Amino acid sequence: MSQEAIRKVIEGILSEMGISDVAVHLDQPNNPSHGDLATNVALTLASAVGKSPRTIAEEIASHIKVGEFGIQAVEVAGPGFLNFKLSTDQVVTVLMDIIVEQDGYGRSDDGKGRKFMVEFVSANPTGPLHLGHGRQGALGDAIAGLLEWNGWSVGREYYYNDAGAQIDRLGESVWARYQQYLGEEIDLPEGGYQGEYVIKIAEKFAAEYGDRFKGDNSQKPLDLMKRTAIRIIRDEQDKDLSDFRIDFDVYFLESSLYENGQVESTVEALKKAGHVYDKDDAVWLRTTEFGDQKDRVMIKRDGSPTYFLPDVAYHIDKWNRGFYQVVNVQGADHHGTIARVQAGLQALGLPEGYPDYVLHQMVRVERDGKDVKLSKRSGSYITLRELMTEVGVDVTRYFFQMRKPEGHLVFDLDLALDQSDKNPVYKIQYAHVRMCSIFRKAGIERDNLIAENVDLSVLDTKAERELIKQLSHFPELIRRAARLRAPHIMCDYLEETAGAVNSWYHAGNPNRNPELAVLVSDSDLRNARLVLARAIQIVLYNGLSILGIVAPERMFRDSDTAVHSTNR
RNA sequence: GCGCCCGUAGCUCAGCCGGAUAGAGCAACGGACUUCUAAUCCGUAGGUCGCAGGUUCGAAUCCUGCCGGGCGCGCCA
Repeated sequence: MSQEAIRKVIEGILSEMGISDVAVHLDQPNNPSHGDLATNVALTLASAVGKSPRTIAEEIASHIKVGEFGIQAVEVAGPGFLNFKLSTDQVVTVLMDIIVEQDGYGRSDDGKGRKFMVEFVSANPTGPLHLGHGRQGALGDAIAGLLEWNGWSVGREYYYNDAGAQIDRLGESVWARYQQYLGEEIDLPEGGYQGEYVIKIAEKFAAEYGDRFKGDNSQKPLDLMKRTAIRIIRDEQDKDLSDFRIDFDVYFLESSLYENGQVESTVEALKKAGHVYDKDDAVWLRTTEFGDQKDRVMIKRDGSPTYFLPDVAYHIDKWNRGFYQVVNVQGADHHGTIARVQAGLQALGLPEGYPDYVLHQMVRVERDGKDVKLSKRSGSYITLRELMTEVGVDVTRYFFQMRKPEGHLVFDLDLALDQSDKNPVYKIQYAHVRMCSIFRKAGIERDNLIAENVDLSVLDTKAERELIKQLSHFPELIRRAARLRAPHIMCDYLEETAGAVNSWYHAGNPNRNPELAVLVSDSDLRNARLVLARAIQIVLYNGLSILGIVAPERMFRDSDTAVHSTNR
């Protein structure tokens, strides 16, 4: 790339000026009038050198040889920026890269194949998945995709909290519903689960076991109902997730940590590490030594562990499996647990800050500007299943991804159901479809398109030049989005790119400006624009695939249902 | 009270590894187009970047303090 070469040139000039060891930072200005590349070295050097920024910039500029490294012009602007304009020849070279690399364009090897775990969703099997889980699923899957594109070997993992008090409460709820079903006057337990799915589970249980456990409040039916409920709910959650196009590599059961003694051995290890003490008949861990706000109970008065103990055991297990990089995606309401889990792990010698977390805020659904809340399915919250059935998987995923995780999300149902370009998902998909349709119309197999022998320098309209530069930003963008664990950066990029693409496409409407159409009669121009169209298609395809969203070949309007045909 | 997050255009939000006139979408307003590549296109207007200090040649961006909103502060997860 010429960028690296130009950086070296500037560094060379600086050292001739007696200034060395300066990191020259070149960036690509958003404002086209600031050229194709710009640097602020002169400003950063001014006070150290004792000259005005503009003087330094002028001096550097005077040593730049126009014509080399694709530099077409250099100028000093504003307070002392150096702006470079590159030749069209130079700018269009990226198109060759894109066409050659195809679905590899944008990948990096930063991770060098090392292991990276993304743990997400991790819902308790106590009820249907809600929108928080949906947001988590969409975010986690996209973060995993971003990391994969940066060369990490990513494991997607789901932790089922299938042990503990919440699950006991579920069993008791089913038990109560079962008794009610058999005509007994029994109330739901305190803190029990209200949703109608609990009734369904009780009915299924009754269908299988009849009235054998009527009035029987011994441990045996309770355990049986608990296991049955977990099985049914897990099946349903798994179905929801696979329909949401999320596949996990590992489903990790909390109960397995008890069964194979890892909880026990973690207790022993913590005791051995010397950060454990007894107080009020409970066993405490001195998490304050590692920055927590107060010490935490790890074994309750009744002898059972608090949730955070298996959590620590689980993360030890992750570490021992070679996942030295872990990011957990969870709701912000759990943020209070982070310090204590990390503290527990540090007590056992794991590094500070392990694991990393992405916390997301809650989702609010609006229709006509008003909150939508009710769901009879779950008893209170809207389920993921309900939302994705109504608006489609692509739209649901995108909407969950398009805002930064730490912000609240307003899910606008009216916009989600709109099938025009107003809806960012469709806007991006249409842009992709339009590129595909050009090749259909031209009768060209786009996968076979090659850019050799095509004179790309004819792509010199302002719109084309900016579009090409936009495509060239893609690899760096993936890096940035992965580093910040921020899928919304990709969403913004794709929407912006799609806007430029649609505008470029529409400008060539044969009714107005046939000379701007891709399929113009001038064959040199046509061939070059086909290369651009193909490059656009590749970038949109790659971007969407990272987000787990379909890049359709063609789209149809179906007026009867809101669910888009490409989601099937 | 303590901790974390958020506060940018009428609305929903980017930008926040400090930089050159603060961006996008929707809504609003004004044009264009009449099926051609149109489940349109082009353009206009709209902001004390919550407030007040500080650091800096330069602050939406960094620091401090307030104000407003969310979440957490269980021997629940």
